Amino acid sequence: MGRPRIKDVAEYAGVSAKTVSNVLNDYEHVSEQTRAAVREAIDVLGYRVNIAGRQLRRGRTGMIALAVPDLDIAYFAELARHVMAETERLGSTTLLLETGGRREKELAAVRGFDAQFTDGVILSPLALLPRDLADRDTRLPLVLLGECNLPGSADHVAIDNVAAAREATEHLLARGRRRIAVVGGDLRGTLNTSRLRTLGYQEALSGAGLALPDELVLPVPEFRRADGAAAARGLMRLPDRPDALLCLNDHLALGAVRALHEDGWSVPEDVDVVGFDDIEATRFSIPTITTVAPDKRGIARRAVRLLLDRIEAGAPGGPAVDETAGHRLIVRESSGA
Amino acid sequence: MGRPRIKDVAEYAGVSAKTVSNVLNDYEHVSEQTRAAVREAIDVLGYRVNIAGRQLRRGRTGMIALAVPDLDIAYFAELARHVMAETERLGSTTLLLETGGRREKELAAVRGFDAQFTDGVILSPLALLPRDLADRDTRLPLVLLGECNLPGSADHVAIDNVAAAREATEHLLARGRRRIAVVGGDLRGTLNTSRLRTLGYQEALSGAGLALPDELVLPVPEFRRADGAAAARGLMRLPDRPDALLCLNDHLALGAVRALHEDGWSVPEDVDVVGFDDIEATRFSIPTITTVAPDKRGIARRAVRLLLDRIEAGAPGGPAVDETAGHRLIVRESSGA
DNA sequence: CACGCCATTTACATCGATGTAATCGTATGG
DNA sequence: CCATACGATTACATCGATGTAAATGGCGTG
Repeated sequence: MGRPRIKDVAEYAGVSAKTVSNVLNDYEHVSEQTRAAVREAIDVLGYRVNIAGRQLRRGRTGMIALAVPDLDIAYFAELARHVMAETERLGSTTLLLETGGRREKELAAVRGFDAQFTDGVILSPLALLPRDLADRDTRLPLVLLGECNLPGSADHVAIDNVAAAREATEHLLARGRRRIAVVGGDLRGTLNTSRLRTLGYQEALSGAGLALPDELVLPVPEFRRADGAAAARGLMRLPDRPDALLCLNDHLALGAVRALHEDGWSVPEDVDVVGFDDIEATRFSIPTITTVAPDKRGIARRAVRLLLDRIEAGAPGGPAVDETAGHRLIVRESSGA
Repeated sequence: MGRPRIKDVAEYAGVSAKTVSNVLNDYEHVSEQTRAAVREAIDVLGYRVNIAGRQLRRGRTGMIALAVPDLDIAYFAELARHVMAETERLGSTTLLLETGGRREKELAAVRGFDAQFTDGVILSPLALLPRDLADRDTRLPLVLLGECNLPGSADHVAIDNVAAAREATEHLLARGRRRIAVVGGDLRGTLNTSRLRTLGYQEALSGAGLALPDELVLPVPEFRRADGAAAARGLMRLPDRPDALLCLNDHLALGAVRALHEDGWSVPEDVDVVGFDDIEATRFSIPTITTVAPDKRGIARRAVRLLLDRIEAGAPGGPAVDETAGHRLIVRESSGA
């Protein structure tokens, strides 16, 4: 025989299906006696609600989706764990998905994955364009992480990327570095994370009265170790080589450090290296890596709260909200004593 | 107005709801003409099937769950990506969940997470006990990864852990190492991964006519970098210190390497270090880490296939299957020239 | 021309849970 | 003693998609 249905429980307990439903949903007007009988029946039969039936009737799944570019990037894995912890605490379930940073996948996320599996979506976009958000269906609540987006198009949580990059750059300047390269930087693009951090870097240089060396701002295809390694190699071969690498995530920094090591440069004697994200690996690498630590838990908390509030509210709701989470620079061996 | 339903599409296309359903499900006896009209209507209205309705009717969700201990452990993140790629290729969706290695969570996974969100579960258990599987509901297909389990209780995919550890140990022996420690080893427990790998290690030592130095087999609380670091420190302070560390995953190895570095030991001159899993970090660390590379894609493929086959078959099906995926030792700087 | 075959299409019931509104029974107040 | 209120419970319709079985209609064959 299949799983017991609500009707089976009702029969066993000698009540109606609706009464069982009432017990399940903690409806207040149920006598202690029937409540006990129903509970007993549920136990005996091993009954569990069928989510499909409930969702069909209620129109909600109790699940939210979290879509990140790549779980191999430790930052996203760590962030995901915080989001999952938070949603679980609030009684929801998280459906975790990878987009690979591809626009088509991110669009699918914005649209609810071709199916209403989820009540809402938290997306960490890479390739999404502003116009992709313009015509989205606002009935599906959406919270964006990290990337800057069109104001008013969707709720958004991020750290102050400009300030963070400025602080990191100022730290390098304070150590006497003058040729600071940006690995993963972006001079022109839209106001995405790379661009914002590059802006912070530029602010710091301007503040110190230094010229902006465009040739030291180097985009990368992905934000993985191999890309950091390749970038570092290229930069160190410049006629006027850099004396510091501001890497826009920790994987780039770790790859850069490795490449520098292979080519005989020593960190931090010859070159300083700084990363972003404070992933666990930066605390155990040789050398340990100076990095900007975003308040991951804070980001997760805010994102989940924003999303669940929107879902709770039901209707398309008010204007989009922008929230800023904290960050701090953690100085380690790669730019320390 | 809410989302369009199948009925709206039917109306717009001038056909019955069932015909729309037939088009959606590629039923063969639909004329090209109506098919086109329905497709048009779907496009115009922006219709998407409601999963809840479909699932309620079909009894399947098209989702499987993958439950791993910890996404921070890169091995699991990499494995998860392979599983997700594979299920997507086969038209399913993966619900990714963390258990934290806690038994209660793993039990919840075995039981389908208190809700039939999923058609089946792939679980990488740590704390699960044999008896937890004995009385499980075999209507929910389950595939176990990695850990050894009671024969006949559930399908199972793993590498040959004994052989893998033997080969890694033999590699160290061939390099002249004689005091080989096992970080994360287990001398007595059930036949879990730690125990199996320790067995392989013991086989290699016996094969070389060496005694089994129990004091060199060191369990760890978790398999993270910090645990590897602590273990390495402890081992190097033994009166008769080890000359090689066989770490049962790469994170332990990376942590050990860092601790050795801090304490002034050099790898591989003073001590060899070997890990398991071949996570990306081992290819970029300083030094790079020798490791046993499991065929992650193979594991993912087999697990997904086994699971989908069971789901397809419907009934509780035949006896449990055990499959073995490949592995190979990749020698890098931490135990190389 | 009648018949049967087959491709195509449809009406209807159904999956399981829950919202709505109605019913039943008892306590309370006038 | 009746009217009213209210707590507890229930019958029924409904959410959206699809399986079943039957209807429809065109076509070839005897």
